[in-house]
Amino acid sequence: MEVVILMAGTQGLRERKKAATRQAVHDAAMRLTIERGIDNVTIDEITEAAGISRRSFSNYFTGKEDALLYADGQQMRALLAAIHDRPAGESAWTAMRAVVATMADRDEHTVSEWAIRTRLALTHPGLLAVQLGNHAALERDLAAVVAERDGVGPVRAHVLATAFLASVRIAMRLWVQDGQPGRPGEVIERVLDEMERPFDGH
Amino acid sequence: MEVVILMAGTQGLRERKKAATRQAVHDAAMRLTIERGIDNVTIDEITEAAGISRRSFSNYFTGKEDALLYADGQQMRALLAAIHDRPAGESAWTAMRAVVATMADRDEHTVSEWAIRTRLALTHPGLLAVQLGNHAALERDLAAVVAERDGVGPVRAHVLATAFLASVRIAMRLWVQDGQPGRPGEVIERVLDEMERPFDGH
DNA sequence: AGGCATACTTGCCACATAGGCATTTTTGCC
DNA sequence: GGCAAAAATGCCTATGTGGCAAGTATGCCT
Repeated sequence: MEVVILMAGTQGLRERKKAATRQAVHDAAMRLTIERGIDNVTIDEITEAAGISRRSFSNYFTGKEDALLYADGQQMRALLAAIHDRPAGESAWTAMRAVVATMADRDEHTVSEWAIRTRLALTHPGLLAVQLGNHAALERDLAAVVAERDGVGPVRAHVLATAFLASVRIAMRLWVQDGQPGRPGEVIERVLDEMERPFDGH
Repeated sequence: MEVVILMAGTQGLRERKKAATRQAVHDAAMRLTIERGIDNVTIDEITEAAGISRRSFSNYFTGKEDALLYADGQQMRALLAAIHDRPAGESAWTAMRAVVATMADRDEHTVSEWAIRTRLALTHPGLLAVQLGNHAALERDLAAVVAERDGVGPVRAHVLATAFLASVRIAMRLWVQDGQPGRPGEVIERVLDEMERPFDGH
């Protein structure tokens, strides 16, 4: 394999290389998909661009969709960790709101790729399905964090986690549908406000 | 094709036959999946059991998952129609609650197959993904119904539709995870109550 | 440094799936 | 019965999925 920049970290070389390969495959998938559209990209082309064998692709991802949504998972896991690390006094809902507000407007590149993935999911049902499946898995973890923080049961925790994640999804969809006006964090907060209002308007 | 019972309805023979074939394929897929597990069933086997050609399967469904979740879509569309037909005075949230409460405890067979599909989705990520994708599509329609009824904007409508559908999903998951104790409608109502409580416990 | 165990990569392979296209069959209607 | 539209089927190619075994890199120990 080509020499790549490997950030020295807490892990050994093997782990770092795996992470780098994963990222490289994801990047290749994103680039090719942006260039030609998702349906005009084969796994073979992605692996060629990323410099690994066709067979190895299957060791990293189960399909194109997974590869494209890799960054999504990374982002979500970062969100989770940030929520976990909020001051202990805060309620889960406050913690989640606080994190997403600051996080959604991070660096330009992350946000723009996020927008691209959201737009892709909007027109490609298969990609949306995989993304929602991933989010369902993450919901468990978020619910666990919520349960621990608020000291509530699993049902309440899942409801909170679901309401929060669904709000973020709705907000991102709106944001890209309207042509990404302003900061995405703004839209997320607006949707979260909407979610907090009583559902039954009498 | 074998002679099948075709309910006389508002449509012509052609439409009824298509519907019957769809149902037959779905039934075959369910039966075989229950017998052997989803991974040990091929499309070829489903088509053979349903009495159609392999090629025709693709004219009806895009894959095994779609075929299995056909009844899910039917059920959801019935839910939508029932919500639409509620008295005009009711708020959307009240209408949705009213419909789901009566509908979830309908006939034994429908509920039991619903449980089976939910359990399948619980262990088979691919099926869950397709289901969530379908629900996302249905969310648009539900949001439209909500918007019309409550006279609210698209954002509010989507929030309400999402909160409702997510509650139903959470409830069904809980219900099957706990071994289907009592009526599913009970669990749904409990989760909806939970969803109505303020998210931020101060 | 050398050597061993483990984990990762790859090639080969058989099988399942997706869907275009042309042909045949069925249906709706006169 | 006869005709046009719609649906079903067969054929075919491209693509995806994942088991298995052989080769290669890495981590670790001495």
